[in-house]
Amino acid sequence: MIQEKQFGEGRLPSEPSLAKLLGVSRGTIRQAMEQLSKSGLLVRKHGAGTYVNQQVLNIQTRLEEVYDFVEMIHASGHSASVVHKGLELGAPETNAAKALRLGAEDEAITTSNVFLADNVPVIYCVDVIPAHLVKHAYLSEELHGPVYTFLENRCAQRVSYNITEVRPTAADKNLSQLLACLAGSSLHLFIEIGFNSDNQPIIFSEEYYRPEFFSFKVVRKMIPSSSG
Amino acid sequence: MIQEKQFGEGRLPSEPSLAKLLGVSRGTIRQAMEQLSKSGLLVRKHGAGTYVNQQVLNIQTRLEEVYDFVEMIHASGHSASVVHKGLELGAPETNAAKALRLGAEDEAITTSNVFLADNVPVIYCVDVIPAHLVKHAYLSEELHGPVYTFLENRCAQRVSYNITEVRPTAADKNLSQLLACLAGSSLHLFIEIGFNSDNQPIIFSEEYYRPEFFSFKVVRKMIPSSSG
DNA sequence: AAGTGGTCTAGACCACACT
DNA sequence: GTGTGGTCTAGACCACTTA
Repeated sequence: MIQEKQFGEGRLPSEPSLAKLLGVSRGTIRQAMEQLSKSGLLVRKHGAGTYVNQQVLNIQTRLEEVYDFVEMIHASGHSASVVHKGLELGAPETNAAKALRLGAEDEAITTSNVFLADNVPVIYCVDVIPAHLVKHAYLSEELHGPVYTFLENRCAQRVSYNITEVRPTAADKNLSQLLACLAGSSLHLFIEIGFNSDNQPIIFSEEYYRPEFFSFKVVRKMIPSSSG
Repeated sequence: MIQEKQFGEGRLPSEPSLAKLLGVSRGTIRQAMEQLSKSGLLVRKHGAGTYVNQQVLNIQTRLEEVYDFVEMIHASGHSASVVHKGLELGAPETNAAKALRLGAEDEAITTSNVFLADNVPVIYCVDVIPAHLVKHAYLSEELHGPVYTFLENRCAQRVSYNITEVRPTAADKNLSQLLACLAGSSLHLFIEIGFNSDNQPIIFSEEYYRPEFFSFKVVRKMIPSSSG
């Protein structure tokens, strides 16, 4: 009903009346509205009512959510493709080893890919997966591209959440070639650790984004009286 | 009880037993646990139990939350101070005007400040406030520093939420002087629009952070089976 | 099979905003 | 004062995991 703009930017019916209208209890209505409120679509005002916030519908890429690279590129109206850049089995980079809690002896698979939008390179991504997680034989082609399916099929692992550090960075010579941009131009660098539902780190990624193509936004709610 | 590590990284008592233990109903317990689960402190497993995730307690600065600059600096163990850089009343910059939905005739207050940690400049911030919001007389000194109190005291406005765009950028000559860093070095740029609870934009900010001093992290939950 | 979290109900009282 | 959202209760059934 909100999507059909039956209320526009205006006020929603009250909780009791919505409950009656939809034939459910007020608790159920509240649960749904709380979810929409947390995502920012609804704004609730104690004593006054609940209002639609069309604002946030315009946000393209929300940082709090994890997207498939290919979907992200499609969503911005481009065709997506992947170019595989390298695959290694051996001692991982120190940052990756630390994040994945690997010892000096442990090995890992390191795979790197470039994602293109309409044949323009826009994301460079390096993924590191601990070798001991791999349970089944696999073809190296399975690591040419998105790796989450590999984790599920060959490691019986599923990423439940990420902790992502967002950093600004500048393209060095290598990155400028990979992403076809000028050396020194600014890039998003996301350093991401993926955890399974047992809180074990199962994948480490470094992702470089060309900022001209992606706009990352966050809805930040105020908690105290803050300054800025 | 979680903070006192009564459960460590382990499993919490079940919902019914916690409810009995604390003398409340199960619904109340669930509501509390849902909040902690959304913030990432708890991980819930259907049919299995609820587990503590000490991981996220280590995150210093969470991007989803809005912090006072001064508090942020204190939290990282430094002493904070502010240097005022400029104050203007007049036509705002085009981006600001657009974000604040101002017409060609409308005026705005533009104030800029540098925040220091142990006397090292670490944040440069430009705030734009529509002039028509100002309801009371004020001293220009009130705009030397955090502006949220100004919004409350002189505009009777309170920011309810922000939409922040995160961008990588490089220091130009001006920024490199303001932040005492090399020209061309990478900086966080946050472009932030603050809204009141009526969804009206009331403040526009551009914030530049020296990335050596701040580490912004986000907990991103998986929704579908995604790729990366 | 037993125990866990996930969902829902029907009712109550409170805090707050409007008029 | 009336109506709104915020909180809480006591109970029920379902879906899932684990042993």
